[in-house]
Amino acid sequence: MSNIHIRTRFAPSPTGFLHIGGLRTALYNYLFAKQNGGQFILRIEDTDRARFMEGAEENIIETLRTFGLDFDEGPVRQSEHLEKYKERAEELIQKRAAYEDAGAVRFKMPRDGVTHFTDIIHGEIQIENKTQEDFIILKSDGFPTYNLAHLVDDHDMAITHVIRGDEFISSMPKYAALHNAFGWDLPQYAHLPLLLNKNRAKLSKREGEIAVYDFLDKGYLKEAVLNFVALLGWHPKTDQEIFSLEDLIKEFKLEDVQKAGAIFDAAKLDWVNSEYIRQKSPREILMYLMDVGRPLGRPTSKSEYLEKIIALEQPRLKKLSELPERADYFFKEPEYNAVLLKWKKMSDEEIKKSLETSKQILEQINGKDFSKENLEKIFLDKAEDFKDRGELLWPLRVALTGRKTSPGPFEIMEILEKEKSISRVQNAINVIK
RNA sequence: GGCCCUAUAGUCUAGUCUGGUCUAGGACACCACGCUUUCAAUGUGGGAACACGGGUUCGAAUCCCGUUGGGGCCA
Repeated sequence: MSNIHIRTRFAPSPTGFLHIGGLRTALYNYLFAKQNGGQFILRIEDTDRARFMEGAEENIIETLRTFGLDFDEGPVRQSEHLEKYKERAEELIQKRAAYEDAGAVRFKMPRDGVTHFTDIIHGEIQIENKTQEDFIILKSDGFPTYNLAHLVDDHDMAITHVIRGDEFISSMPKYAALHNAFGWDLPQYAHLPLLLNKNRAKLSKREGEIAVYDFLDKGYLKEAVLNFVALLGWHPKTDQEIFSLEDLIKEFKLEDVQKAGAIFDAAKLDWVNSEYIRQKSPREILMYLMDVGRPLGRPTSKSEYLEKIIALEQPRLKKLSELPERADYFFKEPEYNAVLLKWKKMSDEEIKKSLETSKQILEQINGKDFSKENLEKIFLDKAEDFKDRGELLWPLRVALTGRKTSPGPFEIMEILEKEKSISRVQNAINVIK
């Protein structure tokens, strides 16, 4: 690899926000370039005016930046080089390799022989040329088609490796013939397997919910999305599952990319996400929430308070967006369900007694000593008087949260502090007849 | 319909090139049990796959042929 200067490109059309499949293609191009000391280039293929979407290019660039997939050159916009494609089309007409047809320019596809090329992922591929037809390279409006434009640009930009989706394999005879007509050598090709939805169909923008930004908004960390997407179609020989971008640059092997399409499995993404959530400090999560998303709502409270809450819920989160719902009892008084307050077969009287015991204990503790450790010690000691700890601790925890599930009562009371803890226990007592 | 790509559990995959070490490994998900006041985390265990049929071979997930399934492109 030493004397080949590797250059890859990511060449999306600005027809929509960058989606998850595009992110993976960009990532693989980036990884391959970087691990070989080469360049990664962004090209915007904006020659299809009908499908152009306002804001798409900005979104693509911003998303790449968010994920740290910095491009070394570009964005190169095809719409800014329309003359070039016209000249190339003209060149082919001169060479009698193309001809005019109703205002468009059509390439004369040779029908004899077989196109064979080597794909880094698929190996040798052969396609008979008689399956092809003459095809348009320049439309009557003067805009080039993908067939012409991408290939002229790849040549002019000295792209050495074309890493793109599988769907272009069947058009390879066209590209090979075009290269041949220009007298150019073929670059290296690596055709990636498609990303599929649950129904095994190509993941498409039309299904929604697949724009990369949607995932960030839904509470997925960018590290998790990148990690997950890297694993759709590639895996190292080891059992490692969690990878930083740096890890990926080291470990990724283009030739090890899978040949068959991969289904996007949200459950695994959730797991990867929870791994990354647990790796972060509460402060980092708070900063992230304030920066990227707003799932926590307006951080009106002191950030120190929020950090404590985050620390509690953090190990339980699959997505950051779950936080407000899960921690709502810190921001509003719980409503009690008398049935929920009951532990196993306790009678109303026993529940009431249990809660009153808790209340008495709390009243005797100095507000300054409301630490998780101290509370735990005192309560567990007192719980010895009950048949099982649950008789004391379950009603207490429900009184504090109003919830069937939550973190433990001691860490919650540490955050709630004395006054609020006692008032909640009292409120729960009042509910019981 | 034509052409092309593809095929290990529900999902992502290791193993396939260089056949034996594979009674097929890991992860997610799922189930059970342990810990535990609940949840989460964690520990232990479990169910679950080489698409099918022929060959080649002493021996095939691995090589060859065919079939079927899935996908893509074009029409």
